[in-house]
Amino acid sequence: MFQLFLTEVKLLFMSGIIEVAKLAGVSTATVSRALSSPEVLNPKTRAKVMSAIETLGYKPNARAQNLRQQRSELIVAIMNDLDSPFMASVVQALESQAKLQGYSVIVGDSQRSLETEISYADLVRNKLAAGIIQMSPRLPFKNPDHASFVPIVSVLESFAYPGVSSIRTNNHDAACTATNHLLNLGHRRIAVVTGPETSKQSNIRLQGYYAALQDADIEVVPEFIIEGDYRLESGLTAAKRLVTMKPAPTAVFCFNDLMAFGVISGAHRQGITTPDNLSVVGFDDIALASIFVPALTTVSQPAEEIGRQSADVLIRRIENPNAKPVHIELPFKLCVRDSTRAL
Amino acid sequence: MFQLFLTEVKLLFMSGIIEVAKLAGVSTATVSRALSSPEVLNPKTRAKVMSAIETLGYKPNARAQNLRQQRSELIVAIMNDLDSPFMASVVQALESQAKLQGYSVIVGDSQRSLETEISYADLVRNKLAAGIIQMSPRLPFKNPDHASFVPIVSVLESFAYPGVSSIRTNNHDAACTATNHLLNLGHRRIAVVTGPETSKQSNIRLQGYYAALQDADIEVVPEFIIEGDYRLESGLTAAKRLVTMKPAPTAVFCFNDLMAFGVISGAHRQGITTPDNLSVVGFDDIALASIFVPALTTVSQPAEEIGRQSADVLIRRIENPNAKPVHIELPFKLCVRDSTRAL
DNA sequence: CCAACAAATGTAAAGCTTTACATAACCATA
DNA sequence: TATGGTTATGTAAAGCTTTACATTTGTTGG
Repeated sequence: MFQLFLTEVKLLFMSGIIEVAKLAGVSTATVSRALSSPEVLNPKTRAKVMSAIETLGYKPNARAQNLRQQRSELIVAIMNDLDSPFMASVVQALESQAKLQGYSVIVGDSQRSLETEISYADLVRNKLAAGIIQMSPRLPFKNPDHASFVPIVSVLESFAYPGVSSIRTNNHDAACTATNHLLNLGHRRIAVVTGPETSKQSNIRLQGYYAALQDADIEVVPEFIIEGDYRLESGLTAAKRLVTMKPAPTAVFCFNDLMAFGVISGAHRQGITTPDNLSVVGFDDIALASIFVPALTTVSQPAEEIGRQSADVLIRRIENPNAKPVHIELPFKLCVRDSTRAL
Repeated sequence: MFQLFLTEVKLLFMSGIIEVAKLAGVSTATVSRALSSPEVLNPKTRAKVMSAIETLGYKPNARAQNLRQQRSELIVAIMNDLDSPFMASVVQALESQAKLQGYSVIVGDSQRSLETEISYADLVRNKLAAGIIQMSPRLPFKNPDHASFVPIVSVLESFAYPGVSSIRTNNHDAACTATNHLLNLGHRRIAVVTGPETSKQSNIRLQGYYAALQDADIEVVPEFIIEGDYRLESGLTAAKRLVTMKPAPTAVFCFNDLMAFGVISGAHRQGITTPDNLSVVGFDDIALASIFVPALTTVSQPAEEIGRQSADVLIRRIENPNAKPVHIELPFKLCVRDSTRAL
């Protein structure tokens, strides 16, 4: 009895289209049609087939389907660091939107290694995946010309390359706005903690910062430009350097919230409190930004929207290979909270 | 010239084993062997083949390989909420370890929907993926008996089911330790903010809490047991209720750090500060825990280790189908910081 | 130089579907 | 009832590899 039961369940994982066809007394083609285009079948046959499928628990072998149909419902999301709240939010939204359209998402956390990014991109060269969401700041190819032959959309970091769609906020203006906020509060010595110098996104934000200072006729102090890497720790390190500067900056604009937390915390340990002695602005507006003490003033980016649109754009391109590349710019918003204060 | 160039690059994405064989003047079998078991080939032929592969940029079609070899290098990670720092860390480690062994990870963020979990589990039923990392608190099957036929390991939430491996910390003891910490500080009115009642993990922690209270001869106040859902907001909500209780608890043990942040922040808004008026203990020890103000006392779980081991155990099971299920318990550690204080 | 054996390569089937095309069944009309 | 036209189903190829087995080539020793 137990044996019987085991066999029964096992069946569910073993039977192919041939067994179904046999059980229903039809050809495999008919079984296939019952699932892919039921409307062409005589209702009676369809019922027979469906019932056979049901009793055998048949699930079409996706690998065989993919091979035959020359398609894949897998997309690869390449990123530097999944363990960053903002990235996780984007990926979550991306995944959820992809799923709506029948696609699954492979996570490609490259830890900043180009090698690894290339190996993930190879998943589409070897036809396992159908396209790439690129969220790290470069093309995942040895030869960039390959990009034109692979559905790929660049998210957040938007490098321009023919055939590559992109989705981002206006980083220049966002940085400008953040800097202006500090200027309007009367700050004159404003430091920044950037992303890695390889990050285009970071460079553009830096340009925005420069532009704002220039408009206000304030000279850039090279010492105030601190290179971070978008991780918490680099905020802490930056804080150590900041507090020793003379004259010290009265405000810091960090290119993401995590580093902003690091700066606040690091400065705090040296007795410099925010916002009393140091105003801090972040970037991203992750969930914790409004909870942190002090609540973080930050540039809000629509993570969910970015994720959703990325999925949509990529899938459109996959399913319609000669779709023109698009470049989408999503709105940002400055959220003023408690980490900034007038001088 | 440009046309020539285009064709050249395009080749890289078009050529199959047959073209390679033709160019090298050998059979497709030999090409296949050049990649899979080079040692059997005559060095000369191998060189010829490799050079042909090189010039054509040939990459074997993974779908055809998978189909023929009846294997897959994809694993599905099913979770409730990727957008939680602890989960993201686990997934990151998992992904990195899987990659070392040639596997890629599909993210299955179910948003707590069983439907969705089942549809992700179907990826292995339809042979696209080879196994499942289950991090949400139930089996992703309509019929739980199916679990025995699918490589699956339960991570964090460890439900017992024949054939299902599990990896977790000792949630009972960890909760006990956390509660004892508060008891030792002199607290007697200790509330908890749990996970969803469906979470086995949460229930076990609750047992640990009960045990600690019982050992200290303290009666459980049902009102003090607040159900959360592991999200920040539920910490905020819990705080609202906590502050209105009379007598109010002097300490709260939250079943994850995110909710702990929520409680601290929510209480703060009502004028109750931590640790002066309320001691708070978290769970997980996410990166932000030590940065938060006040730095959070919390139970540290080895996220990376959990992720790594999950990948290892699952892959071992995939590659050796009659491997016995294992149950791994990883160590936790109470990190005492600034959010708890003696009464 | 041949036999016997080992080493290297080739041939073709198999893995599981889908789908173009061919065939069969059905229905309506003349 | 025969004819023509639909509609429903079946047949077999194709999608791209891998691999068991067959065959060829090469080597060694007598």
